[in-house]
Amino acid sequence: MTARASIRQQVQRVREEAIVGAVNRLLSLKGYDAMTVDEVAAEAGMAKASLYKLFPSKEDLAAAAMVAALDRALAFVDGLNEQASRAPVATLAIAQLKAVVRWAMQTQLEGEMPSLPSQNSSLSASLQLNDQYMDRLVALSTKLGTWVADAQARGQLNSAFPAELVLYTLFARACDPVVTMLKSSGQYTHEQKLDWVTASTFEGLAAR
Amino acid sequence: MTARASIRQQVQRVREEAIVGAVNRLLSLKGYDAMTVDEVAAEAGMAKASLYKLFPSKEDLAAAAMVAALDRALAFVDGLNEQASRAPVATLAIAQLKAVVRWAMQTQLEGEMPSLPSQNSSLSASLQLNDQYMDRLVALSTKLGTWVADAQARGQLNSAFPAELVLYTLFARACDPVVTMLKSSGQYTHEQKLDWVTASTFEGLAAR
DNA sequence: GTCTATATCAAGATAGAC
DNA sequence: GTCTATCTTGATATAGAC
Repeated sequence: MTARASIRQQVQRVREEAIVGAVNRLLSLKGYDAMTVDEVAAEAGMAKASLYKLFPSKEDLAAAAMVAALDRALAFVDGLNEQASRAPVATLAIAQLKAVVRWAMQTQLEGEMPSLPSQNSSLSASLQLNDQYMDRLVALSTKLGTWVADAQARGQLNSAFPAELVLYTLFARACDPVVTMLKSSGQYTHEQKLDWVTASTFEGLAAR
Repeated sequence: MTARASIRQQVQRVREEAIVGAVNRLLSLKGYDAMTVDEVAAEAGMAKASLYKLFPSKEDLAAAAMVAALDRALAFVDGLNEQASRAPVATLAIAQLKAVVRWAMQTQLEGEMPSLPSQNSSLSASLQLNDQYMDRLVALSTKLGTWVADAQARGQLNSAFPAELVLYTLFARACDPVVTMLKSSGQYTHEQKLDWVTASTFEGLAAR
C-alpha cells in the first residue's frame, strides 16, 4: 500500500522535474513573457490541464524554476566552501566570488540559467511573496555577503564600494546580457568569453 | 494655403512628440510587454484610434522611442566631440567614454531611458529591420568604436579585450539593472550611485 | 482627424469525459 | 490523473459616426 503510494509519488516527481526543466530552458531561451504555458506542456510531454494540476499558475511555474536555479547556485557555493576547508592554504575569498560569477555565466551560455525581467513586472512582486524563493535568495546573499566582507577586509575588493553594491553587481553580472551578445558573434571560444566577461567585472575595462 | 498646411503639420508634430514622450516614460517605467497602448493613449491625451493613425502598431511606437533615445545619445556624443575640439589639451578618449556611460545611467535614473528586452523578443527582430533605428545604432557604434580604438591604442583601455566586447559592455552598462536596484535602496545620493557604477564598469570591483 | 464602440486574437485557465 | 475541448480575459487593432 505504502509502496504503491511511494511509486506514484516518484512518478509525479519525475513529471514535476520534466516540467521544471522545460520551464528552465524556455525561460533561458525566450524569457517569461514570451514563454507560453502551451509550450511548456508540449516540451514536458503532457497536456496543459495536467500541468495546471501540479502548478496552479504560470507564475508558479516560473517560481519553481527560479527556486531550482537558486538551489543549484547554493550547491555550487557549498561545494566551493568544502573545497576551501580541505585546501592546504586558505582559498582567497575573491577567487571564490570569481568562481561563482564564472559558473553563473557558463550556465547562462549553456542555456540553463532562467532569466526574468529583473524589475517592474508583476512577476517580481509575486516572487517576493514566495517563501521558498525568498529563503533561498536570502541564503545565497548571506553566503556571498560573507565572502564580500572578507575580501574587502583583506583589501582584495575595493572597499570604497558598499557591500550592497558589490552584491547587486554580482547578481546582475550572473545574467549579463554581454554574454549572450558575444554568443551570437561566435568567433571566440567558450573559455575566452568567460574569461573576458569575468575579467571585465572584477578588473574593469580600463588598463591596469 | 501653405501656412495652413504648415500649422497643421506642426500640430501633428506636437502630438507625435507627446506620444513618443509617453512611450519613452512607459518603456522606462514598465518595459515593452507591460506597456499597453491604452496607457500610451491616455498618457498622451488622445484616443487610441487617433494614435494608431500616426503609429500603425505597438512595435512602431517602441521603435520611435528608441530612435529618439539614440538621437539624444548621438547629440550628447557630438557635444563631447565639440568640447574636445575647443579644449586646450586633447581630452582623453577614455574620459569621453566614461562621460557617455555616466550620462546614460543618469538618464536611466531619471526614468527617461527606454529599455527593451535586449534579446529573443519579436521586438528585437522588427527593430533590426527598421532602417531609422539601425542607421542610428550603427552611427553611435561607429563613434564610440573610434574612441575605444583610440583608448586602447593609448593604453587607457585594456587591449586584451576585443573592441567588440568593450562596445557591448558599454551598451549593456547604459541599461545596467544595478542602477535601478540601487535606486530602491535609497540611502545614497544620486552622484554616489553614478560614481560607483561608472567606477565598477571601468575600474572593476577588485581593489587596484 | 478624432473619438466611441467593436472586432479579433492570443494566451491563461478550467470543465468534463474517460 | 490525464486529455480534449472550451471558456474567459485582456490587449492589439479597426470600423464608422461626427
